[in-house]
Amino acid sequence: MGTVRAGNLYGTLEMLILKGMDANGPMHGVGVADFIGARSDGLFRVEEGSLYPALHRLQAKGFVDWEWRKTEEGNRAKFYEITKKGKRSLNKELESWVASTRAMLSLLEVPMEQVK
Amino acid sequence: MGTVRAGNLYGTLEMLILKGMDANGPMHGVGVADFIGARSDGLFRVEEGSLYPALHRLQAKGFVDWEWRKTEEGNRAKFYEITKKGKRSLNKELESWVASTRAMLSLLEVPMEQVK
DNA sequence: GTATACAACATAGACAGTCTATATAGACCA
DNA sequence: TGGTCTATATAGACTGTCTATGTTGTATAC
Repeated sequence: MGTVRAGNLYGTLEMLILKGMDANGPMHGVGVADFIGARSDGLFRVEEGSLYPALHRLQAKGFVDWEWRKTEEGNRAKFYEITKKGKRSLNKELESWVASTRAMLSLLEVPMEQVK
Repeated sequence: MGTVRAGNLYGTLEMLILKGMDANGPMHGVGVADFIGARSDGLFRVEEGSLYPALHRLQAKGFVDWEWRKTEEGNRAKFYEITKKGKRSLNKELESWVASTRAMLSLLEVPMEQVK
């Protein structure tokens, strides 16, 4: 799998994408990927081969809508927006990610200072 | 993959196994799985089809040693022990997991109270 | 207006790690 | 001897990521 490396995206990519759209409003694919990269100081790099399949999955599940628009630079792009269903899913995923992270922290005996 | 569900183990199983052995000393496979399950209040269930391949990978990488012994109940079992190399790997994995979790928390804007 | 460059979208195929399902071997017991 | 239990084992399915490559539309330079 190349690697599920440094920034372990596995299983969290859809949540990160939805979060980006929820936080920023309509964005195109490359914009979301850049957002995730920038906000993680380059730790999470979303490759195109992961990004587009994920966007298509989200659309198939009705978690995002999209339409063609132009970027500021004048390129056509699919601008995605999170739906109400998508927001509900995001909240659920967030909740379960937090629960699982809490369990991990306790199991691994990671002191809170290290994570703050 | 059934699902990479509730307790997202993907990419963290080897770390959890090493942690179990590091915390408890020599354990057999089922013992490690039970430990992980119990310490996460049942959130992380390690299936046999994931457990044994993971143990074999860890052994191939020299992160664990093992020998046949008997359990208290009198069943023969492979008792695994983490090696020095395994401990170094565990520490590295822990560090990178914490870094990636920290980035996630910030990106997802999860307030610290929710995770404590 | 044609060629060039670039941005954004797209997909095929490889690959790894998990899961489900099934199988095997040894220990104990009736 | 057969039955049950524990622990180990593996084949095959499935999913999500990655690498590598390709396509399309827009703007720009000439």
